Amino acid sequence: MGVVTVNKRSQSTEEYLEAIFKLERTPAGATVGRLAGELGVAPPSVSEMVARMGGDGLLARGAAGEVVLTAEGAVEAARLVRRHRLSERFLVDYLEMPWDEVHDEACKFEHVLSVEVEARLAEQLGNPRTCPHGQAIPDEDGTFEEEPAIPLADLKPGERSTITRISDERPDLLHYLGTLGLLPETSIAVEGVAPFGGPLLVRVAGAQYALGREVAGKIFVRG
Amino acid sequence: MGVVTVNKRSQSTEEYLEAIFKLERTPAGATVGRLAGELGVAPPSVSEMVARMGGDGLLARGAAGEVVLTAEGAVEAARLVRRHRLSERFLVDYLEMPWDEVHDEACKFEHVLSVEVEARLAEQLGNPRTCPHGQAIPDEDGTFEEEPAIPLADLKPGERSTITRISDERPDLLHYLGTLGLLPETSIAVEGVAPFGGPLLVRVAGAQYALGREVAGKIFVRG
DNA sequence: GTGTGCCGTTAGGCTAACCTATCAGAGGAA
DNA sequence: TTCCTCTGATAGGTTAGCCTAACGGCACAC
Repeated sequence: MGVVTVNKRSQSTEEYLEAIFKLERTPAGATVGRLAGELGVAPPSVSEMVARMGGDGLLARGAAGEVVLTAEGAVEAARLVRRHRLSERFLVDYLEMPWDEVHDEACKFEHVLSVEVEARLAEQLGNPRTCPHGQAIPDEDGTFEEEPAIPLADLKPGERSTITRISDERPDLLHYLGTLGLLPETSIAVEGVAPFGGPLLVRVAGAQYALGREVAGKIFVRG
Repeated sequence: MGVVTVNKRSQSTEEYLEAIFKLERTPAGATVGRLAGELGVAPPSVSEMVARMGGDGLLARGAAGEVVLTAEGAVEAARLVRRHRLSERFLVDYLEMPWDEVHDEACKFEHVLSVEVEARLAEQLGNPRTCPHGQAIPDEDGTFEEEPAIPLADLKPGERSTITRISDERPDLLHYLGTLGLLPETSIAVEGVAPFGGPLLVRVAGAQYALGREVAGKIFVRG
């Protein structure tokens, strides 16, 4: 038998899960401080919440104090990411919203999609593999396979590749990239790299642009 | 100038607004007790919440203690109903969900639709006038015009009319009506009425059914 | 070794929204 | 008139999630 765990998480819990999932796959990892920054709350709030979620079996603390998701937590987080990215696809493909506005909307949608709605939405959208920004959409069972890619900034002058994803959701940045046509599946060539952290000169669809290093670090291309 | 009131209501507040909106247009009106029943909370919780919402200018208390929405509260409530019913249309028309399952889902959706998403959704759906159960969808400005209708139970034997709406959202009832083909815009004739509160004999698409009085009171037809 | 900072935790409070138990007033029945 | 019932309000308590202020340990500089 066992205890019936209905396991409907609170909205806050779901937001923590997602933030940890995201920070876990950065070189820096997920710490209390970084989570506080990511979620826009004070560090003690994170301490407290992390303790609660640890008790619920969603996460554990690593040797150095980092926050790591348990298998259960990781699956739930991946499903949330799936719902988030499916929502983004829906907002862009069906409602025809601009790609730079959909992240914030999807943040709300992801918490209200039932299993059935999620499944029907995926089917109706043609089971998309990525969100409009090129990020991979996890499977229904929570498996998550990101296409290997390197930052545009790592390309050498003269090299050419194809954009796979933009790993930043800030509307202003996305809007800017959109006006330049720097979308996933776009072919891009690096024509020059200015020294001392200067901009990259890139060519896209015949036009040349100068991109700052920070921006170029957010654009990922096939490696 | 005036104070900028961003006025993003809490989910609870929104649920109270909707419940009051609904109960206000029943003969019994909206009272603390009925609200408690409708919302599934204890009466003191309603007392408390109603006091808070009164302070926010969303509602007032009538002479007999009834709860009445202010103009502001009524507009916000109507917009929520609009979002709820648009969501139901979306779930049925686009996701092809059965009409008896969409109410509960829409209860979650209505709280996360931004003004822009609401507008695009309405347009994409062809600006529907009613939800899948035949209830009118309020305008963007909160005006709400329900088509005049009478309960099926008020028809006399031999009379024929067309179903306009089902004023009940219980999945089991809706499922039952769906299997009989008792959907909005369906032509229906009353062939007999059993005495002493007995069932109505109705004919729909060639078939005859016996409907209890309670069910027949939830089905509204053009009068 | 001894300061100096950085991080995370502890301590103590706050608010929204809920609960149960109890109280008060208004209206109808006897 | 008295009483009983029904309805809503009050009092007091809980929980989740957030806050600020203050504390403690570790690492690194000197």
